[in-house]
Amino acid sequence: MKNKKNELTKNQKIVLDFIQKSNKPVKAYSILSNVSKKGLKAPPQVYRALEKLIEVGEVHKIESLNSFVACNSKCIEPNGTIFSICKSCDQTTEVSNADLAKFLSDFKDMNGTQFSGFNLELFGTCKSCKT
Amino acid sequence: MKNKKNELTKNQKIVLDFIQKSNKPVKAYSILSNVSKKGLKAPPQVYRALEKLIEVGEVHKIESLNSFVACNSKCIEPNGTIFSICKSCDQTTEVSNADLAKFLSDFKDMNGTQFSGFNLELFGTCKSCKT
DNA sequence: GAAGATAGTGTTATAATATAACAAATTATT
DNA sequence: AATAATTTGTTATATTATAACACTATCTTC
Ligand SMILES: [Zn+2]
Ligand SMILES: [Zn+2]
Ligand SMILES: [Zn+2]
Ligand SMILES: [Zn+2]
Repeated sequence: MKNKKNELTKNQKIVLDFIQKSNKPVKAYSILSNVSKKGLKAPPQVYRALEKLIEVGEVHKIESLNSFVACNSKCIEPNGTIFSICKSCDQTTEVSNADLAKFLSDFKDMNGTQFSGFNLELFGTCKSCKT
Repeated sequence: MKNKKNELTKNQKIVLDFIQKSNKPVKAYSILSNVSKKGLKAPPQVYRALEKLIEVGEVHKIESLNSFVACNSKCIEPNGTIFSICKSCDQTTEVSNADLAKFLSDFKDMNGTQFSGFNLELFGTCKSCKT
């Protein structure tokens, strides 16, 4: 197996690096055009890197924006994500609220069965869009 | 203004009717091919109808599936949606749980500001996929 | 270290999802 | 009837994502 130490590969590092430096969710084709000078020339290279980064938890997909953000390392629940999204500018932050995360993780359906994961997107207006 | 009584137009009714008869989230192009015999021939006709139906609350978009479902009329919170999605077969049901809906509606960010909307997607395995 | 397994890469092409733009038809208001 | 607003039909295109295949690099184990 490659990457015995579970290290990221070159392309994965390039993509992650760009996402981490962005202050907003970034789209796959924006990533592509911004890292093309580093050698990633075609969509599959970006999407493959994204797939792996999401798998290892370094990146999350914001479904309602078709965009990607770096994990802020405050993922409380391993199988759940919570985001606060500005409806006006798309500014997005990962919400780390233990009570909310626990409430969602513990939530059971009407048959009493627990869910294996969740994604919560909270919509509002960010500080700078309010002023 | 057309539709004084806020009635749905012909195309909107056709699209809604098809979504309501489906037992799973349906994709826009699946809607298109299924209602083409009723006169809707191009994507914009479907997407326009969907836009309106979502606006009036008759339809919700399942973001993680790029698919659409009819509202089960149990939307507890007007600005929030909760879905239970089977990871195996995409079977989706709208969750109506007053406690959960209230918890989410009342949730405030660290500045004490309430959000204006939310969408929660809960992932699990449906009954028939378990057996 | 050769042989095979596994994972990542580069590349081209194409699939799937969604919207822009504009002309024509319809309905509501005046 | 004239006007305005809305909906429709249509063509083209933009955006997002994956299939397929040949190739390379690293690891495993023999
Ligand atoms: Zn995270
Ligand atoms: Zn904002
Ligand atoms: Zn609903
Ligand atoms: Zn299922």
